[in-house]
Amino acid sequence: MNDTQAPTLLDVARAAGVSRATVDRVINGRPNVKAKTLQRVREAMERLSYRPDPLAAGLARRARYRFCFLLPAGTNAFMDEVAAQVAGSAAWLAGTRASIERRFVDVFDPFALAGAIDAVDRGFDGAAIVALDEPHVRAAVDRLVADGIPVVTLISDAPASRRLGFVGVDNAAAGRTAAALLGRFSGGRGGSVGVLVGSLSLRDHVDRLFGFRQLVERDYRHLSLLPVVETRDEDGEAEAAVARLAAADAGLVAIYNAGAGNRGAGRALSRLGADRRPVFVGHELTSASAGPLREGLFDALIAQNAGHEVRSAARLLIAQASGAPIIPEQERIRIDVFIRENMPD
Amino acid sequence: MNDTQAPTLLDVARAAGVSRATVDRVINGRPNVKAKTLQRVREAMERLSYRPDPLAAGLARRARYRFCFLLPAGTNAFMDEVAAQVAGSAAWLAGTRASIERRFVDVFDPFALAGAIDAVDRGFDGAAIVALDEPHVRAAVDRLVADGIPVVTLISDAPASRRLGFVGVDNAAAGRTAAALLGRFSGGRGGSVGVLVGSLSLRDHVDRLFGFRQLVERDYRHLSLLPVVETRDEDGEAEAAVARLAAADAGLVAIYNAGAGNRGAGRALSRLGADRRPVFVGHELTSASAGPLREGLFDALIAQNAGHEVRSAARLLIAQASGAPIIPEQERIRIDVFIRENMPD
DNA sequence: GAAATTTTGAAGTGCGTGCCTCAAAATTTT
DNA sequence: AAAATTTTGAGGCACGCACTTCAAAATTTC
Repeated sequence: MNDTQAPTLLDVARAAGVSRATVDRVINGRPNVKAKTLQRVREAMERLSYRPDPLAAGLARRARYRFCFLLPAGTNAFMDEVAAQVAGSAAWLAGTRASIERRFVDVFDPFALAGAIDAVDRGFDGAAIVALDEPHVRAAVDRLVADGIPVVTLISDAPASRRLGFVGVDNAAAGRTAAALLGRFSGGRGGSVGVLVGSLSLRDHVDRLFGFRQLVERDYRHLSLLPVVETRDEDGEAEAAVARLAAADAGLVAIYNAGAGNRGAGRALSRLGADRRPVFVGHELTSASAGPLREGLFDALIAQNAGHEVRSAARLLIAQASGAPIIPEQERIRIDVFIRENMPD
Repeated sequence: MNDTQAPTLLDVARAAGVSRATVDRVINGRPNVKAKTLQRVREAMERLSYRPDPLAAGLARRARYRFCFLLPAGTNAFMDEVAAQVAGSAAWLAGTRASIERRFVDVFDPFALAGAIDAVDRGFDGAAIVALDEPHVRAAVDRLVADGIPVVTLISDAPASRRLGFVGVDNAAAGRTAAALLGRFSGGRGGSVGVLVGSLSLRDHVDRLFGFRQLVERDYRHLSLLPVVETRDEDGEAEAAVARLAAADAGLVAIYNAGAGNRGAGRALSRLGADRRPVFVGHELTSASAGPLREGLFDALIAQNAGHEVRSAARLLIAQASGAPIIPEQERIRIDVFIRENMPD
């Protein structure tokens, strides 16, 4: 604790030879200030290097923000992590006088999602939505925005909508990253590569696939991609698919899972002898994928930090609602790469 | 903006049938409250799910915190980034009524660093120090702590000191990560590996080297490590070292730079034909290393996020000074892996 | 130069808490 | 039962700013 007093609004007023009211007018851009006075006040602020106290300002403004987060219901380990992060951010948000209400939706169903978006009360100050790139969803987002509620899309985007922004990674780049690691890890051996996705109607999976294909076809021509298998992000189907790939194809060198279901994939891999095990690259570091990575069943995971994403979404909404500034660099979500050696405990 | 009023301290007082003063006594753990009353107040707080308003509390407490960050002087690109992040965190810190004063020291010189630590005014509320694992430095840190100023070490630790904590990565793990990528990227080819460090008296470089060696010797026995070259983290020396390695050794398959000087290393690599270019793994994503990575001269970078580290150090100091809680998960610094495909723009 | 308009000052209230004082009430000790 | 001690209440000031009101002063317009 320290007592080097920072200058207050009153100090500025005195220094500029005006009243508190006038300084207030300048600071908050209210009308009726002569250009000359404005100048004087600005100079005084500059000279004293005055910074309005955010605490006092927030208190006086008695602003409270309520946000609604629409998250996918279901058993996806990554989405569970996102939901947990939302819940866990309550303490942090309290410091900014904001709060989040979570709602769970079947995000695979465009109509259900659109309905849920329409059902967001107009009393909220903003919404974050794990979206779908689909006309009904886009329209619902636009309706929400039209009603004055800013929306950010989270993890999965709806690009053509009027959302304020998208918080998530560039999935094509994530797919390329997966391809580069998979290609280099398989060490020049030619052969076939199995490819799994949750669904070909999920925009993020398709984007990853696109990036993956692009790089494999450019840099790793000795690898041939097998037909894509859709697992509906379910462990059972992923497990069966991996087992089938390993059994059917003697020339299998690697598997890329662009979707979820890593727990199942891990199980299937664990039943293969170490010598017959293909290189495996998947997405997201979760309770389902950490074990296999640690045991060497998985070779790499391309991940995104759910906590960062949730906080970033909240910051964007707060900034929009309060006029606060944002630091773009801090809001860019990075594509994380995890191998066994750099896993967090 | 929303007006669903959160319960205030006064609401709690009314609900518990006591006065504000008593609720205050409970909240701030002051003495002279009967067990029974304490119970009643706690229940009321629970029932209303009361949360003290951090804004108002901060205001009333009129706490201000001043921290001193001791950073390495010099031309290291990563450290420049750290310094820039410290400067750039001013806006964020203002919201917590904290401020940081930066001081630059020749961190390679234990005596200069120890002197600078001793010279930190006792008026500060905490200090973050890019330390050296060296007796004089350790002693100086302990003196500072003994005078009541909490210290966190940043990026480079002084493990045996009484510092409050260390904010940085596990450099041995970072070295292992480098080894795993370098090993797999070189694709089973046997040969020699050049190893560069800034100095063998820098703890973090030595730790990286340790982890690197460990994994190479365990998993990549076909690679033989050449004698370590010390570059003093200077571009010129790094450039010369890389050029020498490439010229001298026809069997060179890879180079690992555990230190700085990436700009120089990049220059040397760019002069080699694409076919003669070794796999190159280095540390930190900076203005010096981003170019070579993008152009394919570097194969991977093991990095740490300077912004996260600076903010984390500040959060730890604030928490210590104010008794605020910390989220350990958020303070763990991750080992980032960058290849060309997942570079941020 | 008078009237209309704009600019400014003085002062107050409220935000939710920390922290202080003083006296009254309750409880414990003698 | 009296005295000593602990517990509680009531109230107020402070924190730094947002926002308001009203009248006085300055400036512009006619």
